[in-house]
Amino acid sequence: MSNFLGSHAINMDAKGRLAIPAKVREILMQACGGRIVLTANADEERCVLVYPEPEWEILRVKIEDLPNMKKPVRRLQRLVLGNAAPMEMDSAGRILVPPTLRRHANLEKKLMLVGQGKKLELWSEERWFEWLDETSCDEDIPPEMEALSL
Amino acid sequence: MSNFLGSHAINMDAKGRLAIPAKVREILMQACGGRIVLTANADEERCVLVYPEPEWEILRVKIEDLPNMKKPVRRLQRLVLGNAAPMEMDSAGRILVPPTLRRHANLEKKLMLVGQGKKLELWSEERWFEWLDETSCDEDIPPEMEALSL
DNA sequence: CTAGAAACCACTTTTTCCCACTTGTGCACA
DNA sequence: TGTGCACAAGTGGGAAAAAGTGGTTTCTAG
Repeated sequence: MSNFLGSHAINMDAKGRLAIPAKVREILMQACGGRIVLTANADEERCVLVYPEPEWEILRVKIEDLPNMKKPVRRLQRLVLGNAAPMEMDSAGRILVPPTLRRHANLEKKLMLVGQGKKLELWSEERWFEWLDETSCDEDIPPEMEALSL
Repeated sequence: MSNFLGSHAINMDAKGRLAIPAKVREILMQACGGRIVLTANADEERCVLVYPEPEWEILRVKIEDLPNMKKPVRRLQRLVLGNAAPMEMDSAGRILVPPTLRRHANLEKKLMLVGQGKKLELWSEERWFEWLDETSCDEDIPPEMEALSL
């Protein structure tokens, strides 16, 4: 199964195209033949999520099936389904990021592509470093995390 | 089965016509031969719902059959059944949005068409972004949603 | 008879695909 | 260990095709 690790600095050109780094591209090709899905994340640190299609399908079904009489569920559905975009790489291994997602994550020229195991995250470089510097953990640590030992 | 994803910025012209984006049009053609139904939604965020006819039929029957001694049910029926409008696309792939629905969702020139799996939502662009930017995620998160891992 | 909607047609803009150039990296050989 | 060569990766632009837009005319219903 696919396993994305590490981060890469990449550039988006004026047309919104971005070249997937060759190493990541390889993993994507064998995970899903290059068929990927981009979407928005739903938490307050805005970035774009990049899923291999099979992984996305699992998630999609779960989200579609949530009963949506409650507001937070509708919000999640509108963000995640409403921003999802199936993508294929062009002959040069590039993908085109839709304007809505560029807006969501504030993507301009300089980006960071961050491996997260089953998926990748795509950040505005500026925001990524901001986030790294700011982040701290004053919130309650959930029990399943407390049990970890790094 | 139809599976609408992603959002598209579209314009309504002075006559109330709006061009369905080509990709969405394709999905609609194969889902229902272009026969769609527009109607109002019933929650507080007002938008127009766009269903392929077969999907609409399933929903219509469910809503018609609800026992309607309670006020919220009557409200739902009046809004959803009372605003439903069957539509066909013209030769250029455009539809005409009825004035009542334009009013319901405050549709003027700039709109967003948002994929939501089995259906599409049509928003005033202004309202869509307003709603997205509302950070209020502090409402009760239902347990089935809490268990998700994006 | 009038107003609004539908069909049609022509024009403009956007998107997509492809090709060529530049940059970077790794390897071999001096 | 340094230099250069060769191949792979990344970047940019342009042309063809597709999509979207706007207007005019015809039809239909009130």
